[in-house]
Amino acid sequence: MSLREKKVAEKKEEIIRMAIRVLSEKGYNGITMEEIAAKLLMTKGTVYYYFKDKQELLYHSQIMLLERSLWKVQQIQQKQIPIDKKLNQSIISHIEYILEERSGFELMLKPEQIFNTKQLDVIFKLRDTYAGIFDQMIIEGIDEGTFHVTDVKVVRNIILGSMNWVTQWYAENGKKSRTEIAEDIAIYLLRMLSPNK
Amino acid sequence: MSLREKKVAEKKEEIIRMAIRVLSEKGYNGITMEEIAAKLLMTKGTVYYYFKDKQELLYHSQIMLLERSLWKVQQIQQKQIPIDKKLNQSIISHIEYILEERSGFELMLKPEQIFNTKQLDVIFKLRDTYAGIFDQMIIEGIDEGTFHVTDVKVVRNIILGSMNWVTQWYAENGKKSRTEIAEDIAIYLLRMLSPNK
DNA sequence: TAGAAAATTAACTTGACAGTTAAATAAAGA
DNA sequence: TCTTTATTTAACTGTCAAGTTAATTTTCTA
Repeated sequence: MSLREKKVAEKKEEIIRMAIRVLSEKGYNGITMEEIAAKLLMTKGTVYYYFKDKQELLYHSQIMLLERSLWKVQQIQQKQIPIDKKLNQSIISHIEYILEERSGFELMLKPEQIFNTKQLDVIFKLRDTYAGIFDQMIIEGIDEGTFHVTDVKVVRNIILGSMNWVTQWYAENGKKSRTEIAEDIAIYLLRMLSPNK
Repeated sequence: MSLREKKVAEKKEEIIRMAIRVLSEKGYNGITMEEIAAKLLMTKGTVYYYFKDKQELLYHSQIMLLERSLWKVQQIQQKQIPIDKKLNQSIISHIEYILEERSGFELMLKPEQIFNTKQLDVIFKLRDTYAGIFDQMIIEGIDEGTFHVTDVKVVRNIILGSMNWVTQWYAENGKKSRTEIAEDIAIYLLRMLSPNK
């Protein structure tokens, strides 16, 4: 990659990061290309120089969010620790991340209403991979007798749902820190998997 | 209420119902006053004759959705059946309802970005009442020794989150019916509350 | 350092949709 | 039936933000 290409890539990333930030503040119905540009001290035109249209920019934002969370959970999966610890850490990591990015994840809710088929393909593939890691952990736990569960998919979706819902009720200035809440949730979710604990 | 007032109330309700329907199809970023009107074979002007603005119409849609679900769960609460059965039925009822209305519930996600303070007051009060009923059930279960849980709020939010997430993954043409999925989820959620079952 | 290529800008067009209004139509009562 | 009031409509206006473009500035390189 040439120096020029690197510079372009950097600029693109800078814009994507800002898009994510604005998204997390204003949500999908608040974000405008003009605002993203203004916050980067550039004009809309520049943003359009790097991204074909708004859809494409949001698409890349979405991908970055997904890839980051995927990376985190993959790191945990590779550790040499008991399976319930792995799942516990994954849950905590996910909740902390989602509270960080807040409504950046809004796009996850109705991607069909925003992205085109090709983009959706990639997004769903990433999602599946992410879900798959949770499935693997659950299955591993079942196989070694730690978890007692029959319907992996249902259980995994209960876990994902309760984690993603946290943005709806967690009060940033409440008694408990993000991590504390995350730990509490993890306890109950793991309990669902190991009923005799 | 005079005949005339009744007619107005009826028309308003008709519009609200259609708004909910369009909402459930297109979501918040798809719904237009024009489309709602067109589907009712009227013009936008008529809709504006009954509702001050879009915000107010969506507000009433939201209220109707919330009140309906509240009513359902209150019916269940009044039954003379064991507490775990009550919670089980509430979970199933909620999931079935949410799969029916789909993205009508999108407005629940970021109401701050849509409604004004006064409207939010009412919405949050309804939400709290709804959550409160689940809390009551959980507490009742704890008191009589059926459930073993310390943090009611966290557990209740895990339940709400996993239920509300169902729209994200349930395939309408999949193997299991809505009710079957709802029942499966209820089993695991109840398990979380009664670890020795 | 001159000239070409890349990056940025300001000023524009366009389209969509919320909301308004004055006029037309329908309904109801006297 | 006539008149008044309620309802509906078509044709507007206004605004906001997406996306475009031609001209300008910056950066690179021969």
